[in-house]
Amino acid sequence: MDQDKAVAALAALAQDTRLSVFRLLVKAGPDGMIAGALAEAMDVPPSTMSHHLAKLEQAGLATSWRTSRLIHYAADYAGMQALLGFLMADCCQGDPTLCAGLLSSITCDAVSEGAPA
Amino acid sequence: MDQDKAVAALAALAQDTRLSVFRLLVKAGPDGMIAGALAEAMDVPPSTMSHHLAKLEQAGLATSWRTSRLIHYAADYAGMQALLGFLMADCCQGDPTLCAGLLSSITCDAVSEGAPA
DNA sequence: CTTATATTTCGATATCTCTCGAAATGTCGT
DNA sequence: ACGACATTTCGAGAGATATCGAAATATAAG
Repeated sequence: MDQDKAVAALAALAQDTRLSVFRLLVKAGPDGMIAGALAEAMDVPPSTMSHHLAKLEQAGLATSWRTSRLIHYAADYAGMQALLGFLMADCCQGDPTLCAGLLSSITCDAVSEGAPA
Repeated sequence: MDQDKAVAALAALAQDTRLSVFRLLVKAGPDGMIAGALAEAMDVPPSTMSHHLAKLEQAGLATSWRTSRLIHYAADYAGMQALLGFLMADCCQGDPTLCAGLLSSITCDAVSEGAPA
């Protein structure tokens, strides 16, 4: 993950519909969701959703595959992991205590009971 | 951190100059850096840098304060923490093993020896 | 092979973003 | 108060992004 890819990934998430789609895909898990169902869930035309899904996929945050006429999209956990790793890579080089504070606040247990403010 | 604020924070980071500035500020630590020094480091005019810094600050990712004629900018760790928490809040509600994989890969030790691909 | 369904690609428009010079604001030294 | 320095605000132009209907592509069913 270099800076250019990080900017692309961040730009892909920096849009209301796409961020909602990505969060939906993360919740949906590895089976993903059908393109048409995503368009309906977000209440946008299929062509608009297609555009957004292409951007997420180009950014490495989603993958797609076809089963007959339907196209599935799923969150790409590796891509998300690479982005988060990139964003957090710097703080540790400075003062590790700052980084430790960041990490301890986002454990699974913590966020599953309510996201931090 | 609601979705609107997350989109704003992601948009603030989804730009080459601003992402570089933010990473520089994270490295710089709590003392931050002077606005002029950031403009020089990024090789952009002061007015352009001011625009970028305002966007980072509005997004809750940087704070500023004045000492005499100089204006300091520092990374806002709480804002970054809130953003990361928001991004990771969903995966735990689904399959916790996916979230665990994400978290384990971004410990301080891991990234300090080289960021994940 | 024709029709229906699911999705993408194309093209055009509206809107937002980035950039930077010029002017305004705030601060200090004299 | 004046001049110099640091930064922001303003205003305008260029470029990127979002949106959506219409047309094109791909797959399946009859």
